[in-house]
Amino acid sequence: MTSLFEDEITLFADLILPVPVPRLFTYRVPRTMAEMIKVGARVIVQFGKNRVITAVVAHIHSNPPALYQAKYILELLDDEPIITTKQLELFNWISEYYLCNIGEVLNVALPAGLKITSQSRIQHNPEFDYEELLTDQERFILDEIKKHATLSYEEVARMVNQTNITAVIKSLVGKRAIILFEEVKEKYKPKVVKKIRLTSAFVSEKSLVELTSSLDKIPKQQDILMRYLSHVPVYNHADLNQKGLDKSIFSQDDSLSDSALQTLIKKGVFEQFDIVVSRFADIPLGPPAVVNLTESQTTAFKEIHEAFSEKEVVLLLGITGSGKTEVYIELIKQAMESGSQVLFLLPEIALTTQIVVRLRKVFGDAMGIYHSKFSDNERVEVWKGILDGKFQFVVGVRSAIFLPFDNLGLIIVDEEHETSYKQHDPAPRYHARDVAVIMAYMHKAKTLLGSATPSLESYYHARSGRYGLVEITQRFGNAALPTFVLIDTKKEKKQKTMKNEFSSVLLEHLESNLNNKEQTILFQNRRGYSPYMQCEECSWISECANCDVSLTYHMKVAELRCHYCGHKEEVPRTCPACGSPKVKTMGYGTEKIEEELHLLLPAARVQRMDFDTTRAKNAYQQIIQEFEEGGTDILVGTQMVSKGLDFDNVSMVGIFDADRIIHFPEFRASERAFQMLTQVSGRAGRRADKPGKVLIQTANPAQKILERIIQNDYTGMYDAEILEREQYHYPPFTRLIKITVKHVDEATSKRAAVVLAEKLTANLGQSRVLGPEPPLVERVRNQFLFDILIKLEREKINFKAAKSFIQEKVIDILTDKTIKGVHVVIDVDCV
DNA sequence: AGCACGCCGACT
DNA sequence: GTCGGCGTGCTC
Repeated sequence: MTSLFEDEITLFADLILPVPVPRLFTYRVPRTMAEMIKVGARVIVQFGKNRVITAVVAHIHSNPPALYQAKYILELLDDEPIITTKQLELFNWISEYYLCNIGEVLNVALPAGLKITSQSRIQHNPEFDYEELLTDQERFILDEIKKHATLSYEEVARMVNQTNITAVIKSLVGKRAIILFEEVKEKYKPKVVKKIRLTSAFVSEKSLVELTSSLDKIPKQQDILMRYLSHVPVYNHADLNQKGLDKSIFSQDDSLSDSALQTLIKKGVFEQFDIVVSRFADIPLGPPAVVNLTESQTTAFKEIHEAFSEKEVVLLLGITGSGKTEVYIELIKQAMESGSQVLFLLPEIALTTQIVVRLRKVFGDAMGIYHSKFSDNERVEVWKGILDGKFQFVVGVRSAIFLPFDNLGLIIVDEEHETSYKQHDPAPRYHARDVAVIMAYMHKAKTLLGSATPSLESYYHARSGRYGLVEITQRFGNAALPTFVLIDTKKEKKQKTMKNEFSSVLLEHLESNLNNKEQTILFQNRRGYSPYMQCEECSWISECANCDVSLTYHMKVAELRCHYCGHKEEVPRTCPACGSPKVKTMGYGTEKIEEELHLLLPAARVQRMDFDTTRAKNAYQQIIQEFEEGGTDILVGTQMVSKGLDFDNVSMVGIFDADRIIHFPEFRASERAFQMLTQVSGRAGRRADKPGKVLIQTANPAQKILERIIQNDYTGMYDAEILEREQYHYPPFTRLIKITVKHVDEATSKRAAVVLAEKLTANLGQSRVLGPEPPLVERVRNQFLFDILIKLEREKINFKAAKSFIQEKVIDILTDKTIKGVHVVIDVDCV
């Protein structure tokens, strides 16, 4: 609307602030910003008395708030939105569905590099002359501050060599001796490389010849010039000079003098300039890979296409090693050709492996990678790259669903059954697979879920016709499925043929595999050396001081560690309870298996891959690379070894303690066991000429679930499992909401949980509210936990209404004056 | 979440 | 008597 009065309308903006408060905040838009400000742009505002934070514009309007005076927006950070309208819609959906605040969504969505932090700067007050009012310490600090124009808290702390100076600073502010002000700084810094090139005067052949002869008597400078020309043949290709040469080339080589280079720069022969580079240069591009689909892959591709014409979501069930990736690649290409964006989600663990390298070979620089081990600057680069169209295709982990897409055509969720797609802490506790389906719907895009062992939920939807279903039943290159050997550990124990955790059968196979120069993967889903220590005299057990779990013994670092809170202790030489020296390690984890392999098979080169050995940024890749190059004979690991490792020379997989996985006290145990063991088994024998072997150690080889794993009978497992789910009202027939009540005092925690459960039961009915009961680990970080599980039938219950009722009751408990200090976590669709 | 304001124990 | 402990309540 253009009217004569246009400039008299004051604009207001409703902002999303990255704080857990369940509403938007309305600020006043300064006149100067009125033309520029856009929904989705970042602004800086004062929030509360002393905080300055970044916020995102959600709405712009001209309704002044009636109940309070709106503050002014301090600064506008973006000319163009960095959050798309579709994203705002999605963030809203997430906050409503998963019962959290939109600020919490924003908080995990934005890479830290796009958040602005306010930093208090300190300077002295020139008008202050009441030094006699100051204490000695204050005077000392003030003198230090006076020496500089401005300082940060940290700088002052360092100068006076104290860690906590907030109190003194506060007092100095109170006495008006110093002034605080806020400095806002952008965290993201593009990566620049310093480069050197000849100045334009020396590019011509003639001037170069002259230059060379003039440097005859100055060998150091001559060397530099020669080195430059050897990398950049300016004689033949004058235009190459424009791009210059990395300055680092000169500094790497000790024989070249940096000061000589500086002199040449001063003389005007060379000039230095900076270029902004992408941070993804280190993942090799390689020659573009040509993908030829096999017959079964082509069929699958066509079927997926047909299914997409009717269904929004298609489940691709392709057995391990069936070459799903090639099918994905074709689909991605096609979607990109039509101009749409594509998002490919992978579980955290699988992302650093071969699949990314393969995709990059096909899609090159048009592909962005979003991974938690990437630095923040790298994430900002992907974010901005999507906004300005550089990346049409992104491969990423679960948090990649927050990226600023505006035109998605296809989302692929690989290994869709993986539980790592669900975020547990902090809020939003979202499931990336489920969000992907919603997001695709918002973009009018299609979703492809892929897995060899789909989640029961997804397969149920496929069976019921809600999703399309496409199967690939043939392994790539017709590789045979592995043969299975079940090893009865009960029997071997009786016959005393076990060597600690190793059955004689497993050892024999390990040995012969080693002799054949073939590789083995050993799977034990427990890290550390042993899960607990025990005193043989008084049966004392190592326990965490903060949590209700045993402390795991880690041998290499000689520590007892809590896997829940990170608490560490020294290893006791004698029993802390009775003083006996007979403190023994009990049970076994990956570390112990690694150690025993050294003793049992000294010739084998053993590597371990678990949380502890892969913490560093590239450790994971190094272990895998060494394994791939044949430098490792036996790879011992946790779940990490079960995904995405496809190596031809692995002919055997060994699984310890399958029973612990099968009998995990959880309703999904069978499903999980099937998925986990099938995935690990899939690592063996990817060649057509020789089937791999999978050895499973179990105390009960007759278990039905093992038979199904061996037969690769997914539907058998599904049919059995789904009956139980229906009978006992579990997903996919119901949706689950888990409420966890926490309090430092056990009785208070229980009381709060009981009161809450009663309120919930009153409306939802007895059968829908389970508990409260203490979870498997009753105490974590000194808080006592109680779980309430709510089951809501899919077809019968208005999910939205039930959720707001639940939220209401939770707020009742949190504001109950008789129960103070409780924390409550609501987990929608808990897994 | 932060951060400020506000009411009760160990120190110059 | 003060410094400071962290309990509770608000943030446009």
